[in-house]
Amino acid sequence: MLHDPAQLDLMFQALADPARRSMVERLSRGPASVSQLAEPLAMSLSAVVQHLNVLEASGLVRSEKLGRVRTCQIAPQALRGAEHWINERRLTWERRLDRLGDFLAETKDSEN
Amino acid sequence: MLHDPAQLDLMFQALADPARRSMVERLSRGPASVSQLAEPLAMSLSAVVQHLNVLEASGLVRSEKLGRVRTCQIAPQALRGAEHWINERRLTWERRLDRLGDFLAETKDSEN
DNA sequence: ACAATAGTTAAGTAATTACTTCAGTGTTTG
DNA sequence: CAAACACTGAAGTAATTACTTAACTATTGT
Repeated sequence: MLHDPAQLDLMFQALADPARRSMVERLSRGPASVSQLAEPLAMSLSAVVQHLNVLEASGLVRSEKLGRVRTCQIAPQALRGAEHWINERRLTWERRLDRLGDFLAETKDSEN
Repeated sequence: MLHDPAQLDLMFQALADPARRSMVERLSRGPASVSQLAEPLAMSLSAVVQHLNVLEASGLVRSEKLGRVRTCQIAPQALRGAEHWINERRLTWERRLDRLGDFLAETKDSEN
């Protein structure tokens, strides 16, 4: 499920906006209300709610409403999806570079 | 430089498209020409070139033209930017959860 | 009860995105 | 030299994005 391309689309897309990253950054320090998320951002509350919807749709954030305040938190396992995709790519190319290094070393050996 | 928000925007945005991720995936297995990148994708060569431009602008891929073929490679250090941002967030929230765990443990201790 | 607070929803708009087709530019190959 | 190849760039279009304002719904404090 973490590898569903559509899920990765939503996640990377969600992270591709500075306002949304700022919200995730704030939430990684602890839960916050919508207004608290909005406070450092130079935009209307409405816009923040829309960013929040994007974050929730991506699975990066979840929230719950109690009384009139909605409290938001990050969903740790979601970020792992993005992290994992990046790690896989890095491993693939690092293994390739290792093999290339081996090949070059062998080539050099056989020069002697 | 890896923390420039605009750079992160470009990187995450670049990764937020399945065609572009497929290209990065292909390139993590080794260099490829534009046509080779295009081959598995159900779109015009022109569209692929446009995706390639996005990837180059993001710093994830670089390329060089020799004769009539352009050869593309991933730029390993760029992906680290995205990886690093994600790691920082995870560390922040994991530390917080640790402190929370400590607090709960202490609270439980003081119950005795 | 009334006002202030916290958020939600809808509608509108300007900018950006992800394509398309078509008309090129150089580069090899026969 | 001519045809095939590997792109490249411009222009157009439909869909999506990131906002805005304004009107509205609950909840809480006085």
